[in-house]
Amino acid sequence: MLNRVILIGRLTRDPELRYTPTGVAVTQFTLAVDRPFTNQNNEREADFINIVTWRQLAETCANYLRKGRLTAVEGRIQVRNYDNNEGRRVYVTEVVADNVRFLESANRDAGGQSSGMREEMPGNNRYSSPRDNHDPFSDGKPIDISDDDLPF
Amino acid sequence: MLNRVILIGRLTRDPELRYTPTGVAVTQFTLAVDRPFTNQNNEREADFINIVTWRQLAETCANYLRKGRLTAVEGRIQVRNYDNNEGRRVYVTEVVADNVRFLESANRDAGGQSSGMREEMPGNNRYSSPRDNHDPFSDGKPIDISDDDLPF
Amino acid sequence: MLNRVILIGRLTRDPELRYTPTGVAVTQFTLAVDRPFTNQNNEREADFINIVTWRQLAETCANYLRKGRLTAVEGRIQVRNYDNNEGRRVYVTEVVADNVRFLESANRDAGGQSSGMREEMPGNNRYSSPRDNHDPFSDGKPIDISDDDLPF
Amino acid sequence: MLNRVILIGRLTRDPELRYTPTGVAVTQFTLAVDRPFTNQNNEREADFINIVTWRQLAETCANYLRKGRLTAVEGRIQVRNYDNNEGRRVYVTEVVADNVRFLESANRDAGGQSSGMREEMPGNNRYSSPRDNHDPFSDGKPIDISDDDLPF
DNA sequence: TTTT
DNA sequence: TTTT
Repeated sequence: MLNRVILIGRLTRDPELRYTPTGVAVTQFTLAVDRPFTNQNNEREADFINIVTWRQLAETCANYLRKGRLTAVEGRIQVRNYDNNEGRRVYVTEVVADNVRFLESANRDAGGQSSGMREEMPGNNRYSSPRDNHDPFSDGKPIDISDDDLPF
Repeated sequence: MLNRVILIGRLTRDPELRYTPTGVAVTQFTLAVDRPFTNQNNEREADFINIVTWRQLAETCANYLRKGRLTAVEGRIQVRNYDNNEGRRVYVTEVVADNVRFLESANRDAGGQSSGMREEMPGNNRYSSPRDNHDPFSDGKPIDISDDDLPF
Repeated sequence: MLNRVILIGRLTRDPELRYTPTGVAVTQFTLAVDRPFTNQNNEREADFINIVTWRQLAETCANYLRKGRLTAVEGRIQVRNYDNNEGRRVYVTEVVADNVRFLESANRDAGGQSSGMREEMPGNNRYSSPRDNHDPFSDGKPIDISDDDLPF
Repeated sequence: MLNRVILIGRLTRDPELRYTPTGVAVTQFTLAVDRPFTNQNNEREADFINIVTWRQLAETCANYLRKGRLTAVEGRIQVRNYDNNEGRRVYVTEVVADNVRFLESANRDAGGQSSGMREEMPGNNRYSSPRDNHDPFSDGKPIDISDDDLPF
């Protein structure tokens, strides 16, 4: 009924942009988020949280986010499951982001202010599909995200 | 650096209370949270999100929550990993709750107001360990949560 | 850059539905939200937080919410200011809601599940203006919310 | 019953540290938070949101925050009221922060990681009062925050 | 498999 | 001006 997540952390690697068979942009990345307290050995640990973004927001994230950048993410927790190649059901938890704020701009000083992007909601028609000018399989790898996973 | 989750959903089953070897209470349950939009077949789906609570809050949740109850949970996302019995690394994502609100009381009308509980932060000493009067293995199953998982 | 509020509380009175001069629906209500701790006299206090909703969500809130109902609100903090009739600048803080969940349904048992509503974002065109069949001043009072306050 | 706010914005001025009569530290500052959409004249506006922090967190904020710094704040909305010198009841809305993240460190590159601070909860006793070595009225102005406003 |  |  209500499902809201807000995270601030750093990208563990560059974001990966893919396209579903029908040409919808999907970008995935992982955020390292420091835990608030140290563990028994007095070490600081982090949670590595997978983020998914769709459509326009996916393109913007792919364009502007890079490994190591401090980033704020707003979205909802989603639990997908699929059967892997050994016939075992695998559960994947990720955050579907609808708002991403770039807290560090390219030149490494803190910009943020103008670089944020918000996912549009259903019913809008401002999205122009990149269907024609992209090959979803151009990288030679099948993608594990399908149109069934489209959040709206 | 910042990791905040707020959920409202219903328990998929009764909560399970266990104790770590040193006697710390842990309660786990799953919240079914309806997705905001329907899927391609126009069906409403839900995410099943695992919740963990510790200490006093764990005991209160075990006492007052039941399968089907509408419940609000506030906490942080945590990603644990362990190697399973086939030597494969398994990742578990769950929400460590520090605030739980009971939106429906026992008699099925909406109470909520007085039943909420907030996790205490480190540094307090109001926690009296139930070490002596509980058998952590009384149900015959080893628990998969250890003292290493203690959040603070 | 990021502004997110989540509240659970009870309506202090029935919601008030108005229309701006151009016929946009606005509903206002106040949520009583208990403070997490008691005050020095060991009394429990509440914050009385003003909520504003617009368009379709405003109509739904006016239809389904009533005084005393337990309600979840998601939105952003907004600070408006205007000069009152004594030429003094007055600051009004309110929460502009884009998601409202009805945690208690009409018949006083907890429903919630199906009654929630989410504000549409800009660019959609599903909103049909009630301009023609409503008199914004039918209640004889001028409204203190104008089209300038439209959030998107 | 639940009251959670998360903001990212920039300080409009340096934070102000005061002490209550009993010597409890209070720091106040204002966060400018850009609205997600532009207004009718296509201008970007901001909300100016007042933040209050207490005790250890107040001291840390006073030490490390400065005008213009990008800052994340987590807390709850509080509505205070008092009668002003004309016998009029004035309502003040502010965010009582329990977690503040410094997204820009002093030397203007993005640090954040080590500078955050979390408010301790009641029951702890790690707070050492600065009662003796500070004059709460040293700036010649009475403070409008009293011990009655202590959140826990 | 992980970021500063 | 406030809710259970």
